[in-house]
Amino acid sequence: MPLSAKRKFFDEEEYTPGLSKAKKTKKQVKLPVTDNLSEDESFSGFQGLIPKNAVLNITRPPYKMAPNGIVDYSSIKLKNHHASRPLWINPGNGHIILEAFSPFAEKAQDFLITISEPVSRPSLIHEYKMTPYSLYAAVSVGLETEAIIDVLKMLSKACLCGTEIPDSVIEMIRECTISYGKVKLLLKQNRYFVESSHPEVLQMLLQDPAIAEARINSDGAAQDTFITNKAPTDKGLVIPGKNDATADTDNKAKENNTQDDELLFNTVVAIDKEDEEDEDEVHSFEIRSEKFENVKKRCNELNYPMLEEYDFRNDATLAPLEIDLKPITVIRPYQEKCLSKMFGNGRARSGIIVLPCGAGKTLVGITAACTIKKSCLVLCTSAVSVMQWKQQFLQWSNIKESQISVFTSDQKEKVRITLRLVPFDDYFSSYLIYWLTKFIGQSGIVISTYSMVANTRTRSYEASKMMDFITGREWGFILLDEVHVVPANMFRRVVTTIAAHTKLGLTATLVREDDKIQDLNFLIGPKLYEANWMDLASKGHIANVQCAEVWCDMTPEFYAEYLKASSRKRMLLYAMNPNKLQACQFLIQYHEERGDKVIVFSDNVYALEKYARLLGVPFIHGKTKPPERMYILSKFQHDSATNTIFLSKVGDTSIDLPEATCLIQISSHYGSRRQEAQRLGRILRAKRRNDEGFNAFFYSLVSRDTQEMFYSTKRQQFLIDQGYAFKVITKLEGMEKAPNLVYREHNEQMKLLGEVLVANDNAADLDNDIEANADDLPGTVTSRNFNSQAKGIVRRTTNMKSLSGADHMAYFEGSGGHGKPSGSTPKKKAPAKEHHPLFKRQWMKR
DNA sequence: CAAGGCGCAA
DNA sequence: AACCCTGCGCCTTG
Repeated sequence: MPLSAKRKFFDEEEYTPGLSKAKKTKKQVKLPVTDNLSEDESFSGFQGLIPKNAVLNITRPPYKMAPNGIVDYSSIKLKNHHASRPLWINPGNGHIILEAFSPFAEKAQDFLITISEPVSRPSLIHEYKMTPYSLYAAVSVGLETEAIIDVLKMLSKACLCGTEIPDSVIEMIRECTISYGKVKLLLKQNRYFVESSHPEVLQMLLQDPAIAEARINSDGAAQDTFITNKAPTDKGLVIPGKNDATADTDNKAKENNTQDDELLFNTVVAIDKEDEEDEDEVHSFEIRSEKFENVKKRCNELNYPMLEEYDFRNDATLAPLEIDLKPITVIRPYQEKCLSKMFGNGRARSGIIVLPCGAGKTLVGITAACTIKKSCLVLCTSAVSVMQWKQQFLQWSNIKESQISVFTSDQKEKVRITLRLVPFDDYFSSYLIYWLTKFIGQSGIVISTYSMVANTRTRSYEASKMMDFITGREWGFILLDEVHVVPANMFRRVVTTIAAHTKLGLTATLVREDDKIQDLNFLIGPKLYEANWMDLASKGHIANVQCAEVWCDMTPEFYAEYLKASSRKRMLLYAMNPNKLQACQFLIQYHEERGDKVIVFSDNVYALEKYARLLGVPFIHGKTKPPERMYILSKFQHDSATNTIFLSKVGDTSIDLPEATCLIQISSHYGSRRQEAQRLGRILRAKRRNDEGFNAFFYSLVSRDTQEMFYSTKRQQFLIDQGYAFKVITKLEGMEKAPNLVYREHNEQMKLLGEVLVANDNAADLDNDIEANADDLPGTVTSRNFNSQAKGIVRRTTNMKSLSGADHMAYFEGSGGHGKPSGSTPKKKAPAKEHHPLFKRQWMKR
């Protein structure tokens, strides 16, 4: 059955699945997160944490449910001043609906983002849901059970079942917040303390033999005597880079508030400031530092997960680091908000900050480092971003260059080569040790990659020395860039191998397609802040993007083959659909004429090359050598004749192109929401975003009635949850009349189909690569000849060999000569290579 | 120092 | 509902 039939009703309208789901109320609504977690075995760190009863009962009288599942809520009464109260809590599933158009929406949103997860945030109505984790996070930034309930009551516009909030919701809040955040693991003067403002909780924890055993009772005090201190405050803490002007306008806004506002928001404001806690006391007992992992684990099991905080201002053990923001560096209001969540009580909390691409995550990290002023380790996913972090540290802060060292295989290599010139064999190690000692005595910043630190295989000599250094000392602060990768099997070990007082994770896309994202709660800490992409766009911090999904019919021949093909070949067929090719070409032409700079993304390299060659556009993929990449990228940036480039997965991350204003996807990685969001992120920095009425454009080309439809829907989910609306385009206006479109003729399409069918028969590819390489070797491809050639090509298969470098030949060769579909499979190739992999497999078995 | 192997992520 | 291609980083070798 055609997939498009199922999706018809989304056609040409805003697609907001979150809301449509909410309508389909069922008898019992289990909180989805709860559901996942109880079944998640990998989540051992938090076992028992999830309240067993975190299931909401739905829809008791007086609501009536019609047979079609629609519930009649018309009996609900509205409260006084309901118009100024922006919330409604769905008694069916406990989700919170926010009227985003309400004058108080922004403040209410600040509150909701603290206590709940955004489900969906289109322009006018936002939907949130509370989960055990979101409530854990709320508690960890200082909200208390009753405060959460009170504020919800105030903001809620309706009376439900006689109370303002459904009982089940209140129950859940109570259950989830009663023990969370009550206990803190505190590092102070290099000693570990278990701290709480509730002494009875400490008593309770000490009933546990493992915890009691870890306790240090130095002065022989009685079991129930704790160290008592005043609760910490943020008094005297200055977060650098704060813009005083914004604080002023904030205050003015507060003064202008009517009485109603006060009624609604004084609670929220009070919570944010936390300055009424001065009188409070906290109690603590010390534990043996070597036992702290153990205690942490026990507390998790006892349902009292420990938050980690670092009293960096009173820590004399770690040498201070001389670092500050440059006086001209000013942080934006939302960046300040992130930091106030992190440093809210004058200590540094471990946790995660979520900001869209291009919104200045790096600066948030750097400002945090400038606040803590201790040795700092930064981990990134690639060597390129290692260099970018270094450059940004130098740009925004006054850190001395000698205080930053980068540690990647490349950089380390340079050191070794330089030093090899020196005749002493052991010179390197003595130099390294000299340098490290110097560093230990003082403090500094080290920037490295996850794979370097998480590496389990043999390390080079220098790398192992460097690792000894990194693992052998205490870090005041560890910054985890792209923190969504940390739950990965290998990467997660960095959290335990490195001793850091504070852990801050940064990401734009806190999603994974596996269920490991929740692990970050105990690997790093709770989510401290998450920005609303739409808000930032409307305020001009990031570009305003129009998203569209373009449905391209499969040609009958392609579809017939699609139905027959293996899943592997199917992918190629829907990527190479001639109608999609035409749509792509048409959109490129259209946007180039408008003056846009266009990036076309293709996950599939075969399609990437084919499209790019056909349209005479330069392309970059994994095998493109760095000089070539640089050449193409700078052309795209500076040459007004090069307005389009094709990128493979290489472009998903790290390549920064502020010029790009339009993005077209022709092939993608299954249902990866992260990839979709990250690609969109490529145009969020658009330089022109402040132009009047400026929009950037994001197109997904999808072959109709294929699996792509399903994946596409899945991929968009993250962005939809951020408030983006995908318009479905079934017909591109003016495409019929457009001149010069490729593959108009039936026989051309058939030829393409033939090429696609024989292409990519995996083993053959390898062999073709090798043959092509051999042929081309004498004139090794340089960036120069690569480009001048690629530029002029339009649809000439005959001469491809001379035009392309190296492996680019493979597909044409494989087809048995110049695109002619040949019956004989390309298996004929090089038997010597053919058995190579097999050989290896056998070898390894022994 | 270029190129290839290996392992990992998603 | 699972998927497999692709890219990158680290290390070794010629």
